[in-house]
Amino acid sequence: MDALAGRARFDPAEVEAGIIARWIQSGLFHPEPGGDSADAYAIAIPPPNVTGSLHMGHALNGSVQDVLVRYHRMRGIRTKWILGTDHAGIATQMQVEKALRAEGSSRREIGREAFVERVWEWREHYGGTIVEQLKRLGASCDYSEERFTLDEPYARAVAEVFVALHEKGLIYRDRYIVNWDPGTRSAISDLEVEEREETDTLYSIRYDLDGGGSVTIATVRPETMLGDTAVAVNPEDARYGDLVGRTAILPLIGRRLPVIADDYVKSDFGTGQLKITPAHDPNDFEIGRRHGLPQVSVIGEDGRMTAEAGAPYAGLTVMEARAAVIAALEAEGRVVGSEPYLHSVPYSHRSGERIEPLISLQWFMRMDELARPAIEAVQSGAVRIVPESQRKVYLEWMAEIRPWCISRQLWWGHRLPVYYCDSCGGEHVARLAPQSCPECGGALRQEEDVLDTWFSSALWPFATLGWPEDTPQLRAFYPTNVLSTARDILFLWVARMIMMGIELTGRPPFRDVYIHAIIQAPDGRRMSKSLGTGIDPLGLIDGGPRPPVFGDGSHPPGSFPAYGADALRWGLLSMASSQDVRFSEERIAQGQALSNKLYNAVRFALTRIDEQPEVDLQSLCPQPLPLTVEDRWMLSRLQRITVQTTAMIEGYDFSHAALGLYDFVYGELCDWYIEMSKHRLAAGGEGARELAATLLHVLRHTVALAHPIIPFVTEELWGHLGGEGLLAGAEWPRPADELIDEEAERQVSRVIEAVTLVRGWRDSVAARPGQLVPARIAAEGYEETGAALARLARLELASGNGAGPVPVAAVSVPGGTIEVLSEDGLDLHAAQRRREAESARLATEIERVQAKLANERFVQRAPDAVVQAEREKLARLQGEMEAL
RNA sequence: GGGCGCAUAGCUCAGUGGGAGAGCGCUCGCUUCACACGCGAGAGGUCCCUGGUUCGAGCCCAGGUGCGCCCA
Repeated sequence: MDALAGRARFDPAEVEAGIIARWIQSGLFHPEPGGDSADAYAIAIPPPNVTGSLHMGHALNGSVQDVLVRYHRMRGIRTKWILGTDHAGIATQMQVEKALRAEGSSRREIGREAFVERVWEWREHYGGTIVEQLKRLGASCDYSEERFTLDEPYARAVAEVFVALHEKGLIYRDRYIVNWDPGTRSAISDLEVEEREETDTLYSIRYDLDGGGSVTIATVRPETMLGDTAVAVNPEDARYGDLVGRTAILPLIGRRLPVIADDYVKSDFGTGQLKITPAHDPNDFEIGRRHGLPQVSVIGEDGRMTAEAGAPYAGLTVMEARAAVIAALEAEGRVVGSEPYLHSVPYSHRSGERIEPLISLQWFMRMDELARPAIEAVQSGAVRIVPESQRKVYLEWMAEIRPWCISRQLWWGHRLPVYYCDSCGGEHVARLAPQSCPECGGALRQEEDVLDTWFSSALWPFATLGWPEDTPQLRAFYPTNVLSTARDILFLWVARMIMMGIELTGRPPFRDVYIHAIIQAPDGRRMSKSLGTGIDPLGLIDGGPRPPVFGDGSHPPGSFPAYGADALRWGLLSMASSQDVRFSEERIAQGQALSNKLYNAVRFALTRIDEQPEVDLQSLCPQPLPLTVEDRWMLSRLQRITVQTTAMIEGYDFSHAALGLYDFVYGELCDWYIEMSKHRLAAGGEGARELAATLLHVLRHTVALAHPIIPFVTEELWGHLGGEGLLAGAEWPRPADELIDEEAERQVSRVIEAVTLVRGWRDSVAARPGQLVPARIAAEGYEETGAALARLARLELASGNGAGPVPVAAVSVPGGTIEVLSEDGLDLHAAQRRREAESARLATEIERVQAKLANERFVQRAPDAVVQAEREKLARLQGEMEAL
């Protein structure tokens, strides 16, 4: 109590660290594995990059998951939030390479072994920040068991999966066209490619035909013509039917190119005659395979032209070669046209460089067989995707899934468990590295490539629990209940987890997939460090730099105030309702206001109760005592908000859960219940004692309901309210049907309306705020609430009925009027304008309702209840008009 | 090229067939014995446009415009 007495504001900075420590120390976040997963609740966190730091997406997703986890823990369910980090192959390797460059070195200079060593050191140094940041957010992860996708047990799971899928024939090696990223010098998967609209020059080039005539092809990549092995037209294209089977001569090179027919060729693009470069265009590659065309690779993995491109071009960069090829063609008079052309160009999501499609020897995973049961799982509802709209996105992508290039020419990651024998040329895939070639005894060398990071991430929900061993953890927590993430990794990660989970464990890895909203910068762009549109969530908790886009108009931009973790959580959750939403600092401020409001409500209750000589706080038993109408109303509303909040959380509607609590705390608990019942505390005695019991009950219940969303302030207040143990481990409030009281709800909502109307009237007659206005209630339905009406509207009620002074004014309220008995200190004249406005409004309303009721078709066809309601409304409005 | 979503107050957003809402901002008032991160009262809207369904449309349907995202 004393701790609260002097402090008018809740100060998150003062209590957050201590509360986190108590939570973690309590062991509440670490459930002992036991029993069956059907009785448990588990969420596997999307593992953040080990060297990353918390961004707004993590903060939102962390808040979402923590609401779910805290709620279920309070329901008494054995609850585990599986924590860990991802080695994030390319991202991490690029960070370390950047550091090496700054030192004037490179990974190639120091060699693979030293480089990998260096990355581990980097991880030791910079890793783990994000886990500490999650603690600051209040995330109730199981910090005692942190996983890492490159840890030894995890690596065993990865090798096991590779070998198993290889044995099934799903993993294979192939020379295939891949997305080559010259920036990382590695192949990347289709999903890591980002298409960007760009304007290039579309050249039209004339190829002569053997035996006379010519074809004209259109291309934005003339340098690739050096690798052409055919010319194609659409088989339906009447113009060119006679060309098929003839031979074109490749300019500059002289190679003879068959003219073929293929459906892929669009007759209305360019001339309808297409050059085919199987080695450098994914579509041409497919056409080449269909027609058995040779593949001529003219661009190498270094992004330069190869020897096969021919002497003048070998060694040139792609752009140099383009200029040289065009110059040579122009010299021959073969460029018959050029025009600007807008098209989409593939870029590497990783390095930002332009993708160079080329043929490379890589490892692939065939996905169609794995996709089938994963599609079925979602179709049957075994896996639910929320919101529903994302379900279709998933199903459509899965239906057209393509092989996944899983090898990466990187050094940081899981090296493929493939061993080559140089003596006999054998290839061995094994869980444990063989000492020598099982066939000839020769020396073995392990595949240099590592696996795509997402390969190991795909195993996350079960590999973190000890799979492939049959561990107690696995039995206790797998399958997990929910996977929460943003939609940008639905394919990259979620779909692959579902496929791998079903394939390897026989069960989908989670029951629900919750796809949360993406929070954009205030200007509508995505939040990103590189765009300058990102903010550090901790800067909102502790106070931190405010980027210009988040400016409050001041120059220079200045900083964010320290809002505290609860404010951040409430704000983010309240924002994230529709698909994309712009960050609004006001919502964070609103969350802070809510925390403070709750804090002060509790502070008020406790300090007032403590002042009562008759009331001993320690022995007081908080319980619902529905004595007065406002008690009954409050307790009834409390049941409703309980049902509502529970349903919102269960339905993943966090925004409405957060906003609903705000409305309850401000609009019902503080503005009305506390205001209506204050005087009973001041009066003391038995009434004060009874009220105290109810008020404390209501506060405890409210604080518990709000805990999953704003855990810090509620945990702090729980202690002051005499709650047993930690609120994080307390029981989730249950609604009590017997406390629902619709009559009390009607009465109190009526008095609320009346108080508001009288206050508005007071304002219009310039009554001083504190002035008691003599009045009489000439309205029905205020038998139990009249005293409250008088107190809150500052009226001095005349005793007796009918007799007494003649009213000087009447304020229309539900059920009648409030008659004002004295004009002392009131400017009744000033109320004239208000009356006129009100009268005009009523007249319009009455007219509309009358017109409606005069409409025969309305009276005939609308439901009786609606018609009846309109009639009652008309009567009410006319009554109000008369009162004026 | 295909698909999905959005358009409501100055700003950020609720509102899925029956009297247009919240927070912030704005105006006016308030040392009302919890809270100025507060309290009270106000001003502010062609619910993007056109057409349709319906007794009745912000809400349902069609078309259009603008913006965003995903896939190819």
